[in-house]
Amino acid sequence: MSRMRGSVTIDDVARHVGVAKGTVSRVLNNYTDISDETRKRILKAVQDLGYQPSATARNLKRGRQDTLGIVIPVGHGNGADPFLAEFIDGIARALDELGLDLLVTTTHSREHMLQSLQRLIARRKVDGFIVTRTEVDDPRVAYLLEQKFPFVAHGRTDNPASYAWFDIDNEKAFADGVRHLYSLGHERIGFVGASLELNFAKQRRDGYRQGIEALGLQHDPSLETLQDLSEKGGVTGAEALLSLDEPPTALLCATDALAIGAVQLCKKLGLKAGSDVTVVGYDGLPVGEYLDPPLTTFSQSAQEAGGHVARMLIDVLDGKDPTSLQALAKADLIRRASDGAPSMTPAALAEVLRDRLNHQP
Amino acid sequence: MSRMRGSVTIDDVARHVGVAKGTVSRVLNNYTDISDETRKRILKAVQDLGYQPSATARNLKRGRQDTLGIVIPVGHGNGADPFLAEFIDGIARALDELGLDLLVTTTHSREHMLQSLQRLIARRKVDGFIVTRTEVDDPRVAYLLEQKFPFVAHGRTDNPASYAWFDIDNEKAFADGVRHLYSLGHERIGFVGASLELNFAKQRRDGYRQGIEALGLQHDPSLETLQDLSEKGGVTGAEALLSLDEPPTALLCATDALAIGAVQLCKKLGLKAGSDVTVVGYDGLPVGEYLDPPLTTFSQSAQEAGGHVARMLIDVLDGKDPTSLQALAKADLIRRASDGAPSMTPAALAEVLRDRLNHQP
DNA sequence: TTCTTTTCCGAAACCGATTTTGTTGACTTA
DNA sequence: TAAGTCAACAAAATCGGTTTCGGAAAAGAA
Repeated sequence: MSRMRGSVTIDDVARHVGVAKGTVSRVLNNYTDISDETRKRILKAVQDLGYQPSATARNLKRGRQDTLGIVIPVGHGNGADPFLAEFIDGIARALDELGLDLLVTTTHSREHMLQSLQRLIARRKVDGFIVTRTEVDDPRVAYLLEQKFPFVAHGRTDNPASYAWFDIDNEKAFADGVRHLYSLGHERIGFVGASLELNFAKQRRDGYRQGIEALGLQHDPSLETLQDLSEKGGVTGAEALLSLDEPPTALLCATDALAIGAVQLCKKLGLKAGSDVTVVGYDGLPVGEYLDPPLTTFSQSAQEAGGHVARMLIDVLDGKDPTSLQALAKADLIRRASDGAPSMTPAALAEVLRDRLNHQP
Repeated sequence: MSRMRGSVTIDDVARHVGVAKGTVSRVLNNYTDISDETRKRILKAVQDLGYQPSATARNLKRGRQDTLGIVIPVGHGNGADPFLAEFIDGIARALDELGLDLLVTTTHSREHMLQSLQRLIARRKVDGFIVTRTEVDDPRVAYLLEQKFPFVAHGRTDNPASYAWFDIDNEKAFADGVRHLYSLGHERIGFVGASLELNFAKQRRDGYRQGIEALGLQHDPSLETLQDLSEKGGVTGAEALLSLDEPPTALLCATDALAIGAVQLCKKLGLKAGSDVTVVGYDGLPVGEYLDPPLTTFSQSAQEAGGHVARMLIDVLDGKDPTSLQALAKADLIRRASDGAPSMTPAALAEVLRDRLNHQP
């Protein structure tokens, strides 16, 4: 592989000025025991030679990398999560201001994810970690905690007391969602969720249930379905719920991707989303605005979340107590056009669907 | 900030076994001049102590970082490009197999982008660079070339002879696109593009023109419009073209985001995309499948592209001649439902639009 | 048996910074 | 004027590896 650039080292600068390299280093690190005259000469030489200290050498001595790591999970072939793209942008922006960098790894399985994490830590390529998509019982969190390696989680786990995290109040969002749909006139409200291993999926499901209970509605387990986190999953989930004897008139979906699939199925069945069936997503994807109908969704700024998490991690690295760094943000409902008062009762909807479902593959 | 983990060093291993640390290093790097017996003892100690070499220390001596860099441009507030998310995934996967890592930086302006690049190079945090979204006259490419720093460009510049690149044959795709639309019966075909500073935008515009000329159609400059690379830009662009006296019946858009906006505008005007007006995008975004109508688009696998680019860069680092590493891939047209034979002539379309456009903001 | 080779590994140099320790001359202070 | 302080910097140690150099012991050749 390529050799090192023939770049100028601190020794070159020292020789050029005629001082010891330690002196150059002290000037560059703002020590006070250097005469103004020498300082000026060194600074000039640094300018002239275009010297920039090697991060590697500095890191070796300081035992710090000025680099944070993130391992992002990617679904099976269904591409990267658009949420994560913005999230990373938010992190990168925050780090840029501080001169830190971000090391990104992707992974496709749980074991591999843990391996990547371990490798990066063992080889000391990063100072801290950002954990995304926490699971209810997350092996990464367990590992980092055990190793006492600095990290911040985006999303909590089962037992979030002992580390730093930033999370959205998913329960509240979905409880609010249920209330909102109820106030629109919906009484049978379905939930299209995802694997309960993912903590946000569990939280959203729980929030859905809380909302149902708070309204004094009966909780019907058949109104809940868990699917893959993809548009396809949304299609399948919506299909399952709509083919119930007494189908829901509103579908609360755990993510926008699921909601998009749900809307898609409605369309296929000749149902108008927003009146015949209400569909609400979660993520606030920009593209939702251009769907037909524009998707009503919960939004959390992924970019802000990224920035927030990055700053928290830096606080952790600065020695702050991680347990004092725990923040719960709220998601806002963006009403577009896929929600509305139900145009028919569940019974009527079932009637309409009776034929159509059979004609569909 | 946090100190280094109290991790085990090569000295610990050497002391534990009772050999010199150079010996341990040689074992770990598969030198042959070590007796089997010693090798075994050392390997066992490495296991027992859980030793992993520090990447930093190794890098310092070797002058190599085992890290590649990428600077990704993010639009002004309109979030990260979904294409880039998959692209990065492709890169990360390829690198993972080789034990390399990816350093990601985002940036929002041209100057800042160049700065980030310079900083990463000067501080020697990366061995090579991946340049995305090349501009016709790209300052990054110029800088890297001047510094003789290894890199691969995803997309070419004006003068691509002297470096490694991977690009899509945008000209051909758009020329083919024009031919396709013509064969459907369209004779007035509009082009919604973006700033010609972006090379892919220029290539697509050129391809569009080539297609027009090849068919012997008259080239009408008013059928071209350049907009921001966003859905909003698509709306504006489509509006501009459709309000012409003799509007196009088909819109070839430089990206899916533009196409989504164009479809959006058609809908607002009561026009059916796919018959009244044909809209074709480019990017193959998965979400296009779930739009109404599903978007016809050109697709290049972003993930494959990422993998390809990463492997090319590794070849460059291995000393291969960059000029021998230049590859042109082709984009495939994915026909969904936003294209079709025109339902009316441009004149009739203009008639229909006369009123509607006035009623719109 | 003596002289070369090998084989195997210790010792030390080195990568490019930071940080600690030491040294020198000028300046105070008694 | 001798001793103590201080400012300003040189010299050397250090971080944790890799690599070069060289030497002792074992093996082979004469």
